[in-house]
Amino acid sequence: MRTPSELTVAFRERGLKNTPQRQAIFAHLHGNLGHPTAESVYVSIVKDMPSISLRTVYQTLNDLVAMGELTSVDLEGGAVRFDPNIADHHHALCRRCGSLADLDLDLSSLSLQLHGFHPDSMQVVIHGQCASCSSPSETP
Amino acid sequence: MRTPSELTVAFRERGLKNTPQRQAIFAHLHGNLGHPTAESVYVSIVKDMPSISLRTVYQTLNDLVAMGELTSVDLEGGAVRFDPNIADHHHALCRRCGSLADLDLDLSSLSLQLHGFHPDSMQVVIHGQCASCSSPSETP
DNA sequence: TTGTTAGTTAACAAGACTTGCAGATTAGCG
DNA sequence: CGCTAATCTGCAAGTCTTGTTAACTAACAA
Repeated sequence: MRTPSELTVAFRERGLKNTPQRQAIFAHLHGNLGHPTAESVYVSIVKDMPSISLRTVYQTLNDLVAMGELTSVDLEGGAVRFDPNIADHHHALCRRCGSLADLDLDLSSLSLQLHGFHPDSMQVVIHGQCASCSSPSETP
Repeated sequence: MRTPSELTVAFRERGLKNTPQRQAIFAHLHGNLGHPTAESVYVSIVKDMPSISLRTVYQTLNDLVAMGELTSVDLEGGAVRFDPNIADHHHALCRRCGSLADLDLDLSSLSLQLHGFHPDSMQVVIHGQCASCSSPSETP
């Protein structure tokens, strides 16, 4: 995802306006590696901007996804996660604590037998237990 | 997924009962390659068994998944799909028509750098257009 | 066959997440 | 400042799935 000021320009170029709500969302997402949900973005922002609505957060996040500035990661069980990392990468989801980690995978060696299917993207999700959940001391 | 009669035995062994509703669901799923949703299973069965409820279909499908007889495929945008193919395989989802095709992928060559993450399963979903949707004659 | 009982079902409601809608508000611009 | 289209908010509704509960039934034993 680009910086908040670059996004402001990008929005303007598309005829979209620069609002304080959008600025707050841009600022919150920039450099955010935590794969937040719409709800968690809202909760963080509403502290400083009590009037913002969850509806607006959803809308702006969807706008960013449509513009290719944000990736949505839709995993089983719950809300969509958003990822400002738009580079080609994949994810490891911890079954125990729900944490989501970025994963660099080299898929270039995969031989696909697609029988006429024209791929445009590929999502790999690995399920398991993250390092802290699988350490012996962590047995809640 | 095993045959309906084998499943009946497997359910009995677990102390679960053999009901006409479950029989109908087993029969509908066996050999079904269409990746049906709970809703579509329900719609198919209710024609012959008007009294069955969608709730029962969900419950039985979840039981089958818990027993490892059925795979659930939870993709973005809509209902969970169920797959009687429990072999290790992956999926190609058509963005246009929503069709889901099985995909055999050899992932053994993947070099994973997991940093302490303990994987237990891996799901690969390729998005794109299926053969019929990407053929020149199909431009609705 | 009949009684017992744990497991199952149907119907309804609610939960979780997301989007549609309508009217009030505001950014951008001359 | 004042115009206009875009945006925001709050609420309702939609979609998919699960919880609840009373009535029902398969399986088993005598």
